[in-house]
Amino acid sequence: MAAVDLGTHPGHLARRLQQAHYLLWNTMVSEEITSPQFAVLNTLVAEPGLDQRTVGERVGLDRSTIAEVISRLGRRGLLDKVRDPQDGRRFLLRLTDEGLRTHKKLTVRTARMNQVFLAPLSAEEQALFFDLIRRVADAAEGLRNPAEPFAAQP
Amino acid sequence: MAAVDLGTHPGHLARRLQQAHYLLWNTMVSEEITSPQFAVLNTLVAEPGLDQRTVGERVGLDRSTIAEVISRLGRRGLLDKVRDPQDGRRFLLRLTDEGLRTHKKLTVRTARMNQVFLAPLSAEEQALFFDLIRRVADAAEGLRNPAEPFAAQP
DNA sequence: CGGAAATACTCAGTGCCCTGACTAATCCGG
DNA sequence: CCGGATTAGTCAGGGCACTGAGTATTTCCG
Repeated sequence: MAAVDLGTHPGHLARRLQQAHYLLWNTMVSEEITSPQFAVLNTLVAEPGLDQRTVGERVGLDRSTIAEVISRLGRRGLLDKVRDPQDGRRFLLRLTDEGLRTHKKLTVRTARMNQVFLAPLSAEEQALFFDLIRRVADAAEGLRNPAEPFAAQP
Repeated sequence: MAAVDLGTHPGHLARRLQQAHYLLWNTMVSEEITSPQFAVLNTLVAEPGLDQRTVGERVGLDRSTIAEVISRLGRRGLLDKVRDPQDGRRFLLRLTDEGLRTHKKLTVRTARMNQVFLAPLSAEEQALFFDLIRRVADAAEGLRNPAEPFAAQP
């Protein structure tokens, strides 16, 4: 009987939180466009013409996953993908009119959903919630990316 | 330019948190056994002989996902699956010796990993972290499961 | 200039996660 | 006791997420 209480495991809670969000998104925002897809649209609204890798960096997805997400958005006609004439390795990404319209529509619904999702917390608690999660996530991401200290001495 | 700050979107943060955890788990705990798989092992240590659906309920996975996870654990020889003689619909699950050993080994490593993961937070902040996430996740899960109030009046 | 190293992307493979449609077994009311 | 509702599990299908290996292009250095 060496069982552990999963309620004290941050990873387990993180997964449950994400799943709960997934469900709510599905009912309150969209069954077509997922949350990661929205994140990509949003990034391209802010910075049109980014390449695939950079978009992945912005939203926190690796090269393979971002490729799949972008390919799905392309199939739906929400963005265009063209070779960078300056650098033949890159694809430059830009939203279509339909992509812009979709982003605008979902922005409204997403805001509503976030309110419902965070409703159990007071305003101060919500701020704390963001702060704590962000700090843990940032630190863990930093563990993988050596973050190039001071200046590498060769 | 109606782009939104994803840092204020709980769903986005939840996803990043979970991914950060996934990475850390992979390096500090196991490349073979995943966090959801460990959750299943842990549940069966506490309550041997549960059926598939109940295990899924305990760890927060739907019928399809839990079936896959259990099938993988079975292939690795960590658990046994037998028909309930009392109810031919159910499969009863029980860890093998190898499963018990694996759970024990991973329990130690998981505790270490959780310390590293939560290191950026003070003890009080960690308690808050758990409390806030749990409340949001519970509330969101409650939105889907009507939770049968008082007593259904027929 | 020319070849090694770095960079952007693709592809195959594994695992998690959900829905909706299906099968098999049990339960329950008439 | 029997037929309809409920319940446990499977299967097909779509999407997210990572690693490791491979291709094409550019960059950097001798």
